[in-house]
Amino acid sequence: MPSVTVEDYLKQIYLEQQSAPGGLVSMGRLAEVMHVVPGTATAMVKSLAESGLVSYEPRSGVRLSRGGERLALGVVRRHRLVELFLVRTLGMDWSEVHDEAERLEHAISDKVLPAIDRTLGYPQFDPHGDPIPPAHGRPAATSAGALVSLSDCRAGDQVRVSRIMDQDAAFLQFADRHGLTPGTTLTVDANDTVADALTVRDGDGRSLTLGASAAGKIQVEPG
Amino acid sequence: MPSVTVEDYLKQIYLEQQSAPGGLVSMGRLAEVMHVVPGTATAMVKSLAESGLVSYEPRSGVRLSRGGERLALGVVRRHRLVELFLVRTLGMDWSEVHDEAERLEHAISDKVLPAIDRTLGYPQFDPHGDPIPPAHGRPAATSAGALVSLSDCRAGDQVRVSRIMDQDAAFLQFADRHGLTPGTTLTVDANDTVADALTVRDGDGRSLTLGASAAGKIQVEPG
DNA sequence: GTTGCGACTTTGACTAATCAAAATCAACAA
DNA sequence: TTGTTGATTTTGATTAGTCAAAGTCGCAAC
Repeated sequence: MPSVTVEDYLKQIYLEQQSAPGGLVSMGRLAEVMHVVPGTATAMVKSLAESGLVSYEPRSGVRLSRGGERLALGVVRRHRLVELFLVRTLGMDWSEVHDEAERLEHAISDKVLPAIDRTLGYPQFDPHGDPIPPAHGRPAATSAGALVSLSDCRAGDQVRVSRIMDQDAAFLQFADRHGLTPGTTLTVDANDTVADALTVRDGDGRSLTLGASAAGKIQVEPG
Repeated sequence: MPSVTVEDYLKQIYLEQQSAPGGLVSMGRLAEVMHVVPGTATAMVKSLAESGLVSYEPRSGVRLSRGGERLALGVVRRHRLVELFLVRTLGMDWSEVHDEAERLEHAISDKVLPAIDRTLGYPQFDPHGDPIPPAHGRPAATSAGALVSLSDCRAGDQVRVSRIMDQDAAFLQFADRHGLTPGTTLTVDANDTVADALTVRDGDGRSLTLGASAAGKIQVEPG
């Protein structure tokens, strides 16, 4: 059994790898997301490499091995299923489930997880629109159709919110309050690159203006 | 935040204290239930005493302080609510939830627990008939009416099963298969102290013979 | 080329939790 | 009293995970 710490390192390496050049994660970046000093990350990664869970090239970076990826996907799967379960079955708030899942993902066994999965009807996406890795095998290449960032949309575009790429409670509460949840359809009214602001309108005609960095966290499906 | 280890020690001291002479738990007993060598228990208890969570008299035993009891009750409450939740909401088997709850009890926050409690309708007993401590204050003196051990009943007694004092999966599966679950009404047909065997009959007339030690694990309410 | 800087790695030290084994104590029997 | 015994405590060592701070490396700028 990998320790909670090992599971967390593998998960973070997996998540960083998704958006890393060459799928190689630097020690600095890993240390940052793990909230440890760089020396600690180096030491841990060395021991993960000895266990065959990652391949590590000093002064270059770390990447998951096949086995490491398998474990990481398991953690991510537990995390995302738990998030959805907390929202759907226990009626908890979208904005607070991330932190809860952060602890529960390490305590859910292979007996409990299938029960949760069944209760939820074998879902494919968590409340933020992040794909839930399948129990066996690799996740589907891209979740479903090519997603683009809302900040890349132009005035007149009609889009469907697919994924919120931020786990910060304040941002999620804001998004929830203004209907920026996966599944919502929006029309882009304006995207002023000079002012760095983007205005969208929802089905009820309510409009909302976002800064570029906020809009950048919202992934949409064109259509 | 107390560590998982500290929570486990406090919980076990609490549980042992319930059935200990003078509410004082010996190091040998504590080491046994914690599956550590006695020296480890001594060291841990010393540090718990320094944190004010227990009072410790060397070569005599340990007992929870007010604060230690508060924490222990929290752990027990989480454990028992989780057990019931796994059975009722996730449809898991009575016999397997104890081990699951053993890990989950440390990962359930004060945000998740009330949601579970609400979902279950503020229950008072877990699937084994053990009382669930209230969120605040001490638990009620005795669960509900005086319970006696099934092994102390005499032929002719009519009793209601209230509590199963064993967490072993094999025993619980056996109990479940034969309807020995909290709430079932039984009639004692015979209690042969020489043969060490006790025979009961359920509402459908099916009878079952138990050894004295098995019967001793079943607490019933006379009536 | 050399120099500097920033990222990375190493080293030494610390804490929590554990075990093995030696030392100690309390209590009972002779 | 004096042993003896079994439980308990102490001591010394180990492992996982961490930090602070010193040392090293690679690369871009000059």
